[in-house]
Amino acid sequence: MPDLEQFGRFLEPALLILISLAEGPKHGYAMIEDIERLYAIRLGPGTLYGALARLEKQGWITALPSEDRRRPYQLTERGSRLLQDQLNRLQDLTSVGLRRLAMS
Amino acid sequence: MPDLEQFGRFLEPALLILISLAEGPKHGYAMIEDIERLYAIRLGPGTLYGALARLEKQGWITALPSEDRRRPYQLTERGSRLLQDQLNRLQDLTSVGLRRLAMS
DNA sequence: ATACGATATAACGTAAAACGTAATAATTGG
DNA sequence: CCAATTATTACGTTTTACGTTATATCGTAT
Repeated sequence: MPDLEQFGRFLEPALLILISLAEGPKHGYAMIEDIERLYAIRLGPGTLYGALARLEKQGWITALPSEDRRRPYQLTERGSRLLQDQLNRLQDLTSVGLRRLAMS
Repeated sequence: MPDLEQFGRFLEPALLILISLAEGPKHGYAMIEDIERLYAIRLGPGTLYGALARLEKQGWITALPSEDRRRPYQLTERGSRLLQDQLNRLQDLTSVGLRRLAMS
């Protein structure tokens, strides 16, 4: 892989966060690690917490009462429906893309 | 679908462009229409041509000699390898996401 | 012939988001 | 009790997305 890696940014951090939360409630740092395991990308704190604030404002996620210094979040009903919808579209899209590549 | 639509931006325009070009060489306007058919998102000219310029600069796509007023582009070898790689990763990711959603 | 809609790109400006870095603080392990 | 890890906040900068407007060409109907 010569230079295929320098372009990790083909996905919005927001989607990675929603997928991480689909597993269950998590706090920010846990998401960073989960996403790194999942997708081999480590989001910086600025990226992560900024995106979390925007997702909460939109109503896709909600903050849970924090036990200690951690701020856990979980998907809302709407966030979970949105994610389902987006993932279905993404699967269709990637299928088309791979089919097209295979032809050439 | 109450408000699931207002958030079309879960994918980078750059990926949509690469997928469009995977079908074969295309000029900008043709990509706009192809992407709209594919993903129900109509990229504005600012978004599209800006992304095209960046993709060319990176070496993922290259401009073909323009016949008339149109500027056709095609995937480079590197661009096509990058796309393949990204699409594979994306399929894995969406599978994980859908599996997680199904459990809750 | 020309008026009009569709095709096609360029050239802005603005706003949002990504991203890096640094600061802060609590917790854990040696 | 010191260092590393965990966890979040607060910034500043840069990039990108996105909308708008301008411009030009082509096809086609009147």
